[in-house]
Amino acid sequence: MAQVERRYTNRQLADLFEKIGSLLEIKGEVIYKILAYKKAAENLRAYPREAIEMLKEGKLQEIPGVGKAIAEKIEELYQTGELEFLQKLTKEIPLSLLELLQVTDLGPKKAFLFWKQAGISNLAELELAAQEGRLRGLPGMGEKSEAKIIAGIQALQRRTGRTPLGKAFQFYHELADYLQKVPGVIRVEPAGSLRRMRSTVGDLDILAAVENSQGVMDAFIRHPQVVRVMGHGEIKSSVEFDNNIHAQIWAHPPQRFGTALQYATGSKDHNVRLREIALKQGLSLSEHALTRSDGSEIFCANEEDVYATLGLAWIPPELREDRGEVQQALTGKMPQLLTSSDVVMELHCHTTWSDGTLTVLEMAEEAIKRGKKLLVITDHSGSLGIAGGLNIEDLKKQRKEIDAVQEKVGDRIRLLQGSEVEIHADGSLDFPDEVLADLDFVIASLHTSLRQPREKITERLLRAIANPNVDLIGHPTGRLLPDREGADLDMDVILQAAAANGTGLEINAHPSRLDLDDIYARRAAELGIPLAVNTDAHSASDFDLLNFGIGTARRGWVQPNQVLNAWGVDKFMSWLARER
DNA sequence: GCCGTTTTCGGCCCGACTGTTTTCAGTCG
Repeated sequence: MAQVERRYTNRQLADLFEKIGSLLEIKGEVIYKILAYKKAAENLRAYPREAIEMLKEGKLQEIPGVGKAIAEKIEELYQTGELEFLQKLTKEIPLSLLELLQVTDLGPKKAFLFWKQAGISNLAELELAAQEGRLRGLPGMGEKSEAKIIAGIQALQRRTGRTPLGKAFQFYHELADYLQKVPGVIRVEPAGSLRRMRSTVGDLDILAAVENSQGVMDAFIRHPQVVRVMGHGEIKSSVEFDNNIHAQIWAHPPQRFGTALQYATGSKDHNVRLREIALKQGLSLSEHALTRSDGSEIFCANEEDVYATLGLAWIPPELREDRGEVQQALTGKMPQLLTSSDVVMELHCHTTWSDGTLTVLEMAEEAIKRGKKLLVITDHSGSLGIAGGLNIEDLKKQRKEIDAVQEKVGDRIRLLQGSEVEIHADGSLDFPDEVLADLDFVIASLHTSLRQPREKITERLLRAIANPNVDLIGHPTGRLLPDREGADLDMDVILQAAAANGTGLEINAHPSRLDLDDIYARRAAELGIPLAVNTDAHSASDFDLLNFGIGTARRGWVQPNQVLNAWGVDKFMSWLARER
């Protein structure tokens, strides 16, 4: 009988260990074992190489948080497709109990209680029991708790999951404008995953510096779009808005703003690291202050002071994920991360020749306005009919127009003719090689047949990467946030090929893409692959999306010298000449 | 269950808020 090739993605493994952690939590296992499983899950999600490949190389335990026991479980899964430990566990605690944990304010203890004492084993049974008033008699439960559970279940049904970064920022700015007007509010800042520029945001975290917290707390819960108040305290409140976004606010006096902002920015794991370091120095770190063992407090008005007091370099928020940044900061030096002012060229945009809204001239003027020194016009190739792609004849006409516009704008900006060329389902490109060779810059992108099996779609992209006329792969995985996953690519192989061929990979800045993501961007940069942060602008306002791409690049520890469009025109042009 | 310039065994962060409590447990971040 042929050996079945079993494949577990890091995400699947992570989901599995996450489940184990939660089941153990309900079971009442010691907290550190639970934390170990959850930490391993999180690290697997953030790991740029496939755990299964690491297993084959005997390097599983190089993955942080993966020790002997978890490594053995991954191996057992790979060998047998099953996990005895999990099977035993689900005989003790039904898997469906995990549904209950999705309800706000309902954790493992209550899930266990409801199951043991009321025979509730899934969400539907919980809802029924709550509606029939059968929960209020249980230990530690009352009418209010019961009502909260009903509200929590209803909120769960409304909930649309994580919010894409772009939408989250837009709404944050609306809230910030509103909060700034509240008397006594000195300063409002984004915190949490929003400030860390994660591609999607769970809850919107906001920090306010205030003289008196009561006013801003009251104003927050009375915002006209609030549909549910989950918490309303002296320094912290949380609400749900009518757009399904959940948000929370903290208020602290200005002299404590540094510790408060540091705390509210997270991530949780980053903060745990910092507190460990504080403890080693005889300090205790909280959102309020650093406290010496004699109880005296060190106030930090600025976040920099928090890190400095701990003997660390200030860590940019985008790096605060406990992915080695604290160890780096202990050396006193952080990498010089990419900033938006570094990106002086835009290598990916669309005009009225395909699905853009501006003419070549209008795009050029927009780019000049934003200080760009070079702009590549990259309209779609013909086969992407939906976007009005260009055929070979169109390309010739477009070249003439671009030349004419170049003459008009003079040396204010350098214009190049490129194309975003479709990669066909068989891996061939939409234009023949001689046409590609005539273009100044070629982006190859996947837009269709994204659900091909892994081997096929990987092979398809490899063909494009190997084509010497291709300079850049656009939004490599094709994912669409928040819900549509990218193609099932073997990223290990893709990155190796890009490195070997010197083909660039794009970090598409559009908030519905942010593709490459931070994990692969970091790996790509480490492998020496040239990256490009592009807005993929279809209109004037799209140029403003650059910051989201910058955020993603920074989360990937990307530095200016690793980014094509931060190189400056001369270096970029000589790279192009060498590549082709 | 993981991990190690204080440890291969004994540690593994800190506080706000809520509801049910007569002093605290559960949940969240």
